[in-house]
Amino acid sequence: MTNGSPGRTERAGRTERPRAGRSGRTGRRGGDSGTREAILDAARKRFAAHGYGGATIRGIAADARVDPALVHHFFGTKERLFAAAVRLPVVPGELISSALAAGAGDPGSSLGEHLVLTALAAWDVAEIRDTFLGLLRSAATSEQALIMLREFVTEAIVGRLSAAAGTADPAQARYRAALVASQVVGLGIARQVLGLEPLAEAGRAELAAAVGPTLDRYLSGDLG
Amino acid sequence: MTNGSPGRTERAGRTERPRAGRSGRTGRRGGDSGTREAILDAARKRFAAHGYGGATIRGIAADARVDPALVHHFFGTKERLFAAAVRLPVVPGELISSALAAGAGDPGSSLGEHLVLTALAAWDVAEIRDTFLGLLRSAATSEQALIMLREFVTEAIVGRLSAAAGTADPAQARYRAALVASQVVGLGIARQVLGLEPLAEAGRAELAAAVGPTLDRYLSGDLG
DNA sequence: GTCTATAATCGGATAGAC
DNA sequence: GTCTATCCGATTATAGAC
Repeated sequence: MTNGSPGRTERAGRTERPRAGRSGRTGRRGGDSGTREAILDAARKRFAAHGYGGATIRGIAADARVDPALVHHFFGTKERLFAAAVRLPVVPGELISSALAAGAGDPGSSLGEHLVLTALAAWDVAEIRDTFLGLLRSAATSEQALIMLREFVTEAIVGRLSAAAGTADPAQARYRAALVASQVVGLGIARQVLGLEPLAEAGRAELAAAVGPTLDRYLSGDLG
Repeated sequence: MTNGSPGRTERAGRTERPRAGRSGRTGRRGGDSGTREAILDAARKRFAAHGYGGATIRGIAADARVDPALVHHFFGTKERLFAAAVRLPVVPGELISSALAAGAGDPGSSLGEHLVLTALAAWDVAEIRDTFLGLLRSAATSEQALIMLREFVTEAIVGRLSAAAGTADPAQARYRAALVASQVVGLGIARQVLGLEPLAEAGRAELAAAVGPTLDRYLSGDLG
């Protein structure tokens, strides 16, 4: 019922795959057919939409127009498929570093605003959003995914941010960075998961102006 | 494996149930044995820990020391059990109203600090925490639970809070209240779900001093 | 009210032909 | 690389005895 594909005749021909970069070097080995990437794409979307437990190999295979057995053929188990699907092509820590650098060199707008804009822009990239959503939804149910998400937030976000905190004490710096993370994650969940209405449709600039100062204060202001 | 109860002999005698209120009026009908409440308790904890999809009727029944068939006998389906389990005994909107009233009458500390302290205190009440966690974890997977959570946040939190926003425009008031909700929810998730370390062990007063001013600014400050 | 079957379904995983 | 067939475990839900 979930897969009411009208026809299901054309399924074998997998020639319509979009060729990636191809920068002079020959793309891949000869025997390849793009199926693996199609499965990964479908998996990312399914994990993002339903979480680890809710996503099924059968459903992912259907989305990728592929036989379920092929998923096992390529990835072995569901766990390994998940691990492969949430491997980000772009390291988010680098985004933060860029935002920190940009914020430092721009006296016109604050560091906090740069961080919010960076986060909002990242949410708009399908692969990043799906990866983070998949991690988030899965962490609700799977202990393994929770650990991955915690490490992700701790290392990539808090780790980088604590360098920008206005404190010499490392413990204080991590505390400040964690406060920033709590507001950024909360904003993302409210907008993207909950769909909290006045927030979900607000513009980037508006949100940056609203919560940027909060992050500035968490990073280097007076905390009471 | 999850349920390595050592013995499982004593299971029938259900006489040790704690009597609730009992305010003059005879508690319940004669045929009662407290099983229903035991099931609800176990269900709340299981839904909080594993979400809707992850929690099983069998597991809930095991926790309640009861036969799985009894769960169906009392609640019919898993969905109806969930609905019954996440029905809060205390309406959280009233907590917010109290915090608003207390904050208004206390010039010593700000309204935002009162709100943070109220939220942190609510997290410490087992039934409230379990209900909210159950809703949260389930919303990650179940569309139905997501709707319930959204209505919960929208009506109980944003609805009440927007009354306290320093704006005449109702749309602006809801926007301000939603910003508050995003920070409060983010803090709760970071602490209770993610277990983000510097935050999870921070004291209530410290957190109130840190994020209280954020809420004050969202409610009635300059947003850019 | 409580429990023992048991039906019906679904999902992950494997073996092996082509 | 791809697909068919199948096994196995887990789960919701029901019927009906006591």
